[in-house]
Parts: sequence; C-alpha cells; structure tokens
Amino acid sequence: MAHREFKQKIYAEFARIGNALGSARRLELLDILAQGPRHVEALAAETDMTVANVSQHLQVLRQARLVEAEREGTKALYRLADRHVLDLWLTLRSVAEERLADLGQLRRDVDVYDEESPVPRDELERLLLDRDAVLIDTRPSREYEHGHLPASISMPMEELPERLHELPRDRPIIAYCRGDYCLFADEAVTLLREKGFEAHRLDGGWPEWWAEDRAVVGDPEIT
Amino acid sequence: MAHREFKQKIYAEFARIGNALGSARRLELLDILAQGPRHVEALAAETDMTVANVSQHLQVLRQARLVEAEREGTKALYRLADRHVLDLWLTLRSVAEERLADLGQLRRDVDVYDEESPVPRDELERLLLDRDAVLIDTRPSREYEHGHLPASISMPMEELPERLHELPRDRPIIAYCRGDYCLFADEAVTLLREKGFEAHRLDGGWPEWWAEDRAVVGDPEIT
DNA sequence: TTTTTATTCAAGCGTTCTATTGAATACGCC
DNA sequence: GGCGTATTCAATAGAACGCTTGAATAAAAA
Repeated sequence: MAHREFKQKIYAEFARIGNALGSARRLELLDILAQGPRHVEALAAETDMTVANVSQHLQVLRQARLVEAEREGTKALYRLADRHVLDLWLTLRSVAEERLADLGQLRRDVDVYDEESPVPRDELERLLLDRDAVLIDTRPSREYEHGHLPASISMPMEELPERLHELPRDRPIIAYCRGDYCLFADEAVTLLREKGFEAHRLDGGWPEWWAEDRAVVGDPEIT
Repeated sequence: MAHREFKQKIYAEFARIGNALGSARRLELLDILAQGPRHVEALAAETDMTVANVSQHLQVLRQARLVEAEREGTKALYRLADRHVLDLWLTLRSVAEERLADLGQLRRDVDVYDEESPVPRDELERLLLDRDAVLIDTRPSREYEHGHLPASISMPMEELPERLHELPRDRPIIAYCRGDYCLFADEAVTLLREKGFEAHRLDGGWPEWWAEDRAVVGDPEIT
C-alpha cells in the first residue's frame, strides 16, 4: 500500500471518532453513560430527546466504538466501551476548560455556583482517613449503587432537604456528584450552608475519581 | 441561569472541539503541527490541499482554540495552542487503536512495515545512557531543528541512502520519526537491514516522547 | 396467538459542511 | 506609490447531517 493511501485511511479512522464527539447531544449521552450503564429510554428521558433520536446517536457512538450495547430481553443496555473512552472524554473537557475562557464564566453564571474553591481529591483522601469530614454523594441512587467513592453516603439531591438531620454539625460535609459540570453538589453545598452546616464541594466527581484509578466501592468495570 | 440551559451551553462548547476533530483533513493538519509550527503554504504542500482549503480548516481549528496563528510579516505561522492539545490528539489516537482492530491491520498492510516489535521508550533511555545504540531522527531536518530527542542524529529519510557510511556496524541503530503512524522510521529500518546493519524502530516518535515530558533538545515550547 | 413494550430502521426535509473558484486584504519590497 | 506574495474572505454547488414521523422487528406477557 502506498503511503498517501495509508495516511488517508488512518486519518479517516481517527476522524470517525472525532466526528462522533462533534455533537452536543452525543456528548451529553456519553457524559451520562460515564455515570453508569443506561437503557435507551432512560437516556431519552434524561436528555429530552425522542427515543428514535437517541437510538440514532447511539448508533453513531457505537460505530465509533465508543459505546457498547448489550441486549437484556426486550431492552438494550448501553455503556462506555472501556475506560480509555472515559479518559478521552475527560481530556476533551480539560482541553476545553483550558482553552475556552467562556466556559469558566458560564460556570460562574449559574445561580448555585459555589464561590469557594473545591476540595482537591488528594486532600479528600487525607480527610477521610482522619475521619475529619463526611462525604455525601448527591447523585441519583441508581448511580450511587453502580459505583461510588469509599465512605460516601448516598444522599440524592431530591432527598437531601428531608434528611438533613442525618448529617453532623460538628464536622465539615463534602459533596460530590457527576463531575465538574454537574450542579447537584453545588446545590447541596448552597442548601447546607443556608441551614448552618459547614459544606464544601469536591473537585471533580465520580468519573474523575474513577479515571484516576482511586479506590472505589462497587463494580463499575465497564467491560 | 437554569440547569438545562447551562448544560446545553457547555455541551455545545465541548462539541465545538469534538467537531473540529471530526474531519480527516483537519486531523492531518493537527498531526503535522504536532511536529512543529508551519506556514499555511507548507501545510498545503504537505497535504495536497489547496491553500484556501487549508486556510479554511485552520479557521475551524482556531475557533476551537486547538491551534494559534502568529503573523510574521506577510506569512502566518500556525502552531498547536498548547501541549494539552497534543495530549488530546494522542489520547484520541490511542482510543482509536484500542477500539478499531482494522487500524492495526492497515499498519501491517504497508510495504515497509517492520514485523519486529518496536523498542519501548523507557528502554531507549537505558540504551543511550550505556552508549549501546545510535539513535537517528529520520524526519525532515526542519523538524529536527525544531526539537529532537537527546543524543539523536538528524538523518532525514531522503539523505539516508548516501549517508550510510556515517553509521556504525558494531552497534544497533534505532530510528524514530513523527510517531506510530509515520513510516519514515520503518523505511529506514528496512533499508538499514538490507545493507547489513542491525536496526530497530522506536515505539512512538517525537510527539509521544515530548508529551511524556522526557528530556529533549531544542525549544519546542508551543506557547 | 395476539398484544404490549423497547428499540431500530427508513424516508423526508431543512440545515450545515466541504471543496473550489475568484476576489479582497495586508504586508514587504522596489 | 505600485507590484508581488501569502493568506483570508465570499459565493457556490453538491454531499452529508440532524430531527421527525411512521413502520418494522423482536422479545415478553396475556
């Protein structure tokens, strides 16, 4: 095979993947799947898309080998193809952060934005070791069950208001959720502060933690 | 700002970057720029595109903040915006490798493909320390000048045939070039073996080496 | 077997992207 | 100032994409 021909072909292969990453809708799907496997219908509900449209986007992601489907009777369960895909998604996001100043601004424009800088992941490990803080997972319980940080308590954002009495007032509370661009943890921090707790949010969320190969509870192995 | 609206906006931002990565032509440009800065015309010549077309693709890459342009009198010099962009490109490629079995096959179908497994980068550092091998850089000299591996000798593929007498016959020769999907090093290895030298290719090339923060010669800082 | 449920496929239509061409800009040089 | 060079802009036609709708499939339930 000639060199030129070879190059054309490999770049076309790479572009298949790039192309799959080139739609906001598909990235949203990928981001949800980074939290754990989902059925088509669940994805449609969470993204306000029609089922057919979701299915179509999933085909594109599947042809790029970014996601895999498994049939469970009448349902199809989709998941990320492997953790390298998660790396790719997080790398893409961090490049975006780095390069697009508007992104940080968008983040700050949100009502519940927490001004204070988040707790670094390394520091969290120290805090938990010393039992100097309580860690809450504010994602929906389904995602908590699929996998969560060690020593974290599941406290989905929608249940939090009624479950405040379960939390201590003598130690700081650290909240995490789906990642840097998920707002559950910010909402939790805002609410807790209003109620007189000391609260902070973790830097990053479940996917960032897991991608760094830190200790986790659950069996989130994608394959 | 409402949550839904926030999400829409950030995914759209991320998708701008994904979209820029979604064209084989643009990836080819990015790959060349990973070797060092270039003028528009040089890019056009190297990719067999019209200048206008290259310029157009460069605008897309620039709007995604993946590349930057600097004006030098009448010319415009383009370069990668920063090394995170290189990380992204390499991550994309490694996901592709991982997931698309056809890629490896394509690689093997090339005439000059070197059957033997390449020398790992860590091993090269040991070999060079012990002076047990000679390292040659088979890229065009312009790229060598922009930055190269320590202790490497510039020996562009086109000059190699006339410069064989400069190479030792009592030590192995290791060749590297632009990276895993560049064929200069494979060609060099093939030629050297025919002429009775012991030759191997390095795993990866300049961008992989540099992205790993290993020692280099030159000032390849992109910004 | 018929019905229900979850998903995929196929067609259609408006929008966006691509490559080409030729014109416009901006700079350096005579 | 006028000319040549390097790059960008603008306009176009054709291909590709995205979303919707409605039908097709395939497994499970009745």
